[in-house]
Amino acid sequence: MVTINDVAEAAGVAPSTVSYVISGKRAISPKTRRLVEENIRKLGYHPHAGARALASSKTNVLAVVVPLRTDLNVSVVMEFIASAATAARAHDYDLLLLTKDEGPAALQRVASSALADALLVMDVEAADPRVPMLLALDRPVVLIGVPDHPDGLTCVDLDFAAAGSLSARHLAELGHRRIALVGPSPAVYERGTSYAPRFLRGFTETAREHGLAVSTRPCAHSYEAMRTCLDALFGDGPAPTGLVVHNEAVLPGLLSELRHRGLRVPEDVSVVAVCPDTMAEHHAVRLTTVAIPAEPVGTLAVEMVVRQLGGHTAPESGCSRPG
Amino acid sequence: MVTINDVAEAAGVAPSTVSYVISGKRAISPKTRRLVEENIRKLGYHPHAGARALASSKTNVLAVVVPLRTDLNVSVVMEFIASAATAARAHDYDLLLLTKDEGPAALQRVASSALADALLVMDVEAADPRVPMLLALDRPVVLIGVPDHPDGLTCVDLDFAAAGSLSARHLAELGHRRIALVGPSPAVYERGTSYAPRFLRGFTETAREHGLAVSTRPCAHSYEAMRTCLDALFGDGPAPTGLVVHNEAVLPGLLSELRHRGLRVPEDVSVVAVCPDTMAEHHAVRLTTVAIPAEPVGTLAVEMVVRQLGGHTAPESGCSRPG
DNA sequence: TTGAAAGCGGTACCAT
DNA sequence: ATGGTACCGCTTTCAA
Repeated sequence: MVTINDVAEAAGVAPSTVSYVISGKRAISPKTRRLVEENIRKLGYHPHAGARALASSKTNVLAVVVPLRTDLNVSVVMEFIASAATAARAHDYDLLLLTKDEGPAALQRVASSALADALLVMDVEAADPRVPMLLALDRPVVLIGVPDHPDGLTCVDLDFAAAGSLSARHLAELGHRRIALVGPSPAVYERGTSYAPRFLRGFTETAREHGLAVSTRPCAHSYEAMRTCLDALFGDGPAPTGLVVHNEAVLPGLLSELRHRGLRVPEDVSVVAVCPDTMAEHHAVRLTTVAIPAEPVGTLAVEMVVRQLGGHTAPESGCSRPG
Repeated sequence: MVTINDVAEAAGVAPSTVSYVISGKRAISPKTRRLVEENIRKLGYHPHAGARALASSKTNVLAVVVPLRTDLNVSVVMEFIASAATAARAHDYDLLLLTKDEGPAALQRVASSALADALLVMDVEAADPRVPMLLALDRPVVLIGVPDHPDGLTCVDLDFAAAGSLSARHLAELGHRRIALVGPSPAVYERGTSYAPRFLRGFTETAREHGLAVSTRPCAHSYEAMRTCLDALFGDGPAPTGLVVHNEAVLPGLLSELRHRGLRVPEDVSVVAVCPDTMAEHHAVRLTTVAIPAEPVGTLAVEMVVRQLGGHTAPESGCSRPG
């Protein structure tokens, strides 16, 4: 293993000088700098992460807690991870991956054993048991999602209320008078993940403001559940002419089923799908999409936590929602 | 921060004794053990990962390199990560996440700076530039996917040849005489990712053995591309009656398009989809699925690399393919 | 069965 | 502008 001493010796300087060349924490003569940098390259020197962490109390690692449930939007999670990873590297951080089902104890473990400098926590629930833990941790944290009591923790979230509102307004502007929402799985609502009700609220309120008739239903992830859901929405009374699908999984089936029932899209019913644009491209019919831009959220979350690590002690008050 | 010295002092023993209680590397009297363990709990002691890594040259971290391209099967990647993360924790390892687009240099960096003890590399290509790098690294490695020249590196992979073969045989046994394959995006083939051609080979060979007429086409991820693909497969000569879709992204659109063309599934054409079972459930028509069980692969990969770390020096020869 | 102490490879303070 | 060195928290060898 190449150590800082090897580099120092080869360059004919003190180890501390090598350290300072790397960190830039004190002035170095151009000559010495060149000499050291040359030897770093030549020897292929990489500082030992553990030694560094021990001496500096900094790991340059961010822990990311991600949900691995499949009833959740897989592509959004991936998009988030991808952008977070990229943003992290841009700030010279690496990502340590934790799964949500390790529970609050994992956060404790990672923080206390100095495996990471800060934590990003996805899929935060209304009364998330991890929130009190995170508050006790005394490390920078960014929550992705908004719990009932953030208590000063920084949150980033997609503005699902706005997305719901946008979906409703779009249909209102197309002239629809009766609209319906196919929501996420009931399990999502029960878990108290805040995004579902927030979307619902935005949707309902805006629809009401436009004087639209609204019906809404959660929908589990099966063809059967989706059919039952459509039965309910189209069953009694005048049928809706606009449909918002906030449930990626059932979208393909739903489109088939609509066709099966003789409902053409968009002639008989307009469909707004809450999903990535790329997904809509794979369908035959014309859909409007309301994208969930997970990518900027991943980037933003990393940037916020890096800012906190940079000594920005006062946590950003409240919770921002880009998008 | 609670250190091993704090625990030692509280328990009235030497720091080394605490260390040995934790590692179990030497005999400890029951009395002392109890005493130490009590104080560890009471003080909430967690060994400092960096210090540990420095002293022992072991990080208890596995680096995982994942592809974040969206033209790749997102759910397979997630499934892999999830199972790898779980398996890793079961062996007391954490996962460091690297993205494929950081290239070979990232592997170098992580290994040389002792950020991880071993590497898991997904989405390995035929002439993968990371392979020579990995060989030079002198750390345990498990490749997910098989390059042209593994040169002794351990590989795990899904048996795509078998999956291709299975797809063809299934259609043969249903009595079909003319079958077709809608393959992954041309980009996948160009990249030389081995799974695509392996599937193709298994498919083609088995079809030939059964005396079936075969046509195959890659298919990019757009509705247009998919239609062009169907045009080609169904255009000239007698139409196939069995269709294998090795391309998750276009599946929903393809099913719509078939219906649009007046082809009923499975009456007019049988469809075998290579995708997770859960995905098939979301469609209206009866599909046969050939699942890609990423989960056992993630687990297996971790287990293999952990075994190597356990001193199993001789790399498992060749490449295993579960499933 | 346990203790003492020498490193592991950096960082950052104190000198010069 | 640079060098010397104590110390970060843990592991492990050597002694007792």
